[in-house]
Amino acid sequence: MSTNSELAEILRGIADLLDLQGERFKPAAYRRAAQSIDSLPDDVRQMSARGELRTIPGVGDAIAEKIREYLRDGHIPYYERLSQEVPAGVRELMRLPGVGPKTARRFLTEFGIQGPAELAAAIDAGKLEGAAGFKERKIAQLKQAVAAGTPSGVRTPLKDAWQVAEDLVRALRANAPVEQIVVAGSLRRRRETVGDLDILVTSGSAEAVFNAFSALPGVVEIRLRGPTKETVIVRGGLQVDLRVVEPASFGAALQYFTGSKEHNVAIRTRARDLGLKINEYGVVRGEERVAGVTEEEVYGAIGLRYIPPEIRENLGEIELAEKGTLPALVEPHELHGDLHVHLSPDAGPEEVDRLRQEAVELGWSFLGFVTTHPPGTLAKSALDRIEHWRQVKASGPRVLLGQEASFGAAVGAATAEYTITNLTGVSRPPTGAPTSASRPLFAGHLGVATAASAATVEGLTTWIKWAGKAHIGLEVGPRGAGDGLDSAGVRQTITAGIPIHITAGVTGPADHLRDQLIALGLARRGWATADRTLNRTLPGAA
DNA sequence: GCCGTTTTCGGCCCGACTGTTTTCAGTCG
Repeated sequence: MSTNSELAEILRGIADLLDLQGERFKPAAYRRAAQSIDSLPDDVRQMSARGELRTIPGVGDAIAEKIREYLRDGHIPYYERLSQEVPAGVRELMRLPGVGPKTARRFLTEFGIQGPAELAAAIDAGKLEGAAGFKERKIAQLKQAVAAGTPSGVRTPLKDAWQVAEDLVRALRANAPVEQIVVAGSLRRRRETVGDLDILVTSGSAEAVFNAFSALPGVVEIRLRGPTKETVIVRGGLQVDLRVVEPASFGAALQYFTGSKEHNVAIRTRARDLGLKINEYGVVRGEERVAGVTEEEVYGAIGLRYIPPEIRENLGEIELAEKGTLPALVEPHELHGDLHVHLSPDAGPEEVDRLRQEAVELGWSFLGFVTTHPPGTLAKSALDRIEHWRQVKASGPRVLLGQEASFGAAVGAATAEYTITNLTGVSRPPTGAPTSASRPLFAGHLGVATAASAATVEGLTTWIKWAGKAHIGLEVGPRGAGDGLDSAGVRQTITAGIPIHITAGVTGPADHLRDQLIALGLARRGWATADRTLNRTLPGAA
């Protein structure tokens, strides 16, 4: 874990403990600081060294001092003091659905319950019965929550959540009377991981939509259902919120449920300062409704340009939207190909054709298959098929053959048109430029390869410097840090002036070129612009 | 604890849903 995420974790811990003590505003302050630090495109240690801690949104004198304590001593006395006052299990209680700080506190003070196991025992012994606020239904709910175990807080990787969302949207379109339908939330912001799905629809009949939704085969549990909202759990454990809104409110609702929370708080505060009020139904001045149908309208009403969902994190985007100087993020139509397409070793010619056909449908102008070096890992029939398409002067994408060489290895295949460096297993960059005669276009497998170093912000800094010296790009794929840059890494890379390659991450028959859209989302989240993207032109043609 | 083109003090986004209430607290997002 990087210093940034360790520190954010501790600040969140402080927030939980303050919550339990009944503090009103401090918990939110610590959480805001934690969130800022988590999404910081820079290493907090370096920022501290430069005296820039106070420039982090939500970090004031008190929290800055605690950060410095942590960086210097490895611990924060304030956190340790708070921790001693509350048994460790009580924080776990707070994570049970339906249990917040107030209830967890009551468990401790009224019943001496110090953790989930003790809560289960107390329920079985009937100790909660008769206590104010704990009737049959509440106790049953608690019992179920404890039995299900503390939610691990695990978030679903974007690529997996994307698939679930696509399936749900398709099923709803087919089975429910929906008009507009959009997946909002962190998936729309293209976060690397997604906690739950937020689906927004307009419809003539909310009831019919909910009935159809509840009956979908993937739905395993209905958590709650009201007139405008239903929450379910789908197979695999992902929570899905479905909301039905009026068309006149669709833009406002989309804006609101896309978040992030930090972005929305800043937006609403700005609205209030302008004498307006924003909620999920629209923007109103007094009784008069001034916006709500589209997101553009909502942002326009408070004097801002439209802000792309991927960068709504209150990390400077609002100020730029006000000045009209937001960067133009790279768009899908600006990606004309992918240079990092792998075939599995047993892939035959039909697999080459399938991928080429997908590239045709995507309107791409080039498609780069990559062999590992030495190239013996590909079946000859597949190589022959690639060669066939390379020779054909048909319409459709130009098919290329590249090679992927282990870092530092001599590259030899004369037929390869370009080279990618594979960083698997390389823990840190060498000094100096790449040694191979033919310079690689970009470095792939950065995340897997160098999990120990590149996964941390400070580790990535050294890779970015190396890429700059070597004049090569770095890669972002649909799996984020699992295979390449994550969005914070993209932002750091782009800021340093290093180009990126956006790949679909195809390695076998189950993968699709359209997954490049997922990687594109991560790139946009990292403020990537088209002029820093290697997928715009054929290699060598720039 | 943070923050400020109406403030260095006095605010702090806002609504839905649930379960327990006869008017609301707690939780959640």
